[in-house]
Amino acid sequence: MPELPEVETIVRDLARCLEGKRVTGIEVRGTRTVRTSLDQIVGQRILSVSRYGKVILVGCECDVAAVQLGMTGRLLIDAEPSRYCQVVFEIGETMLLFEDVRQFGRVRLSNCRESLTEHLGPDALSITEADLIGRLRSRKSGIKPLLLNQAFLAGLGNIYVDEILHAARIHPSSVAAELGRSRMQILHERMREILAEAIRCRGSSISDYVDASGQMGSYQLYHRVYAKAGFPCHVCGTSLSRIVVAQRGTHYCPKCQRL
DNA sequence: ACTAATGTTGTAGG
DNA sequence: GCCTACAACATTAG
Repeated sequence: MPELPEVETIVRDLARCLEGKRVTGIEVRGTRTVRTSLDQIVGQRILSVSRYGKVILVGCECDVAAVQLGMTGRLLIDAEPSRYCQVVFEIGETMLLFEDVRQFGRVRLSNCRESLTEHLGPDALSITEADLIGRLRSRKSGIKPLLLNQAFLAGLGNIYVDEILHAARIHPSSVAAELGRSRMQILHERMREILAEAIRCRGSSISDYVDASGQMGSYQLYHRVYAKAGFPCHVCGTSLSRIVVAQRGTHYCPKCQRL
């Protein structure tokens, strides 16, 4: 599913393709995806395409469009619309499609960039070690639900949380505040490493994710725990487990990640 | 032909 | 504010 590395990959592709071009038309097909009119960005030039957490921000001359991909959302350049096409953006010669099978994705418009991201915590790739530790220290919730909470930290989803916690040797049900300082430092370090490597691989394609050209990423080839229950741990050989934490399938090594 | 599982996010409740 | 549970949704695996 699109998490920070997948969104970053899409944003880099879109920036190269769209920056400097003018929005020439919009056709909204999915009333669930778009709640308020997008008409006012027609005619505006696209100045920047960026990301905050998993939110894609398309900065135009007067307004900013925020695209949330949800679980199955895709932004596709010059593709054939499928039956799940929710929005067609005409941007100069380029057609940009927002496709979304499950319709959890959203496209919003605002004249204020702040208002589109103010509900989110710090970005997972920008947060400093000190800031992360400071925020973890007071929290009594389990570490996994906390890392999934976008208001606490923006950008991680189920796949990368499982991979990061395994690399940092932290049990997903550990109480955040009870992690030692050095464990929190390792968490910050592993998070940065895994996100950076996943971006180099252009993201993880498990079931739905493809980039703006319709191509799969390759980081799924390097997953150590996600969807690998029953396989041996790369570190210690112990059979990996699958449990449910925060109503999500959770994959971990019972020996490397002790409570 | 059912049912369960999938996983993001807003929201409702304690 | 903090934390937990669930609904929104479509498809697929069993």
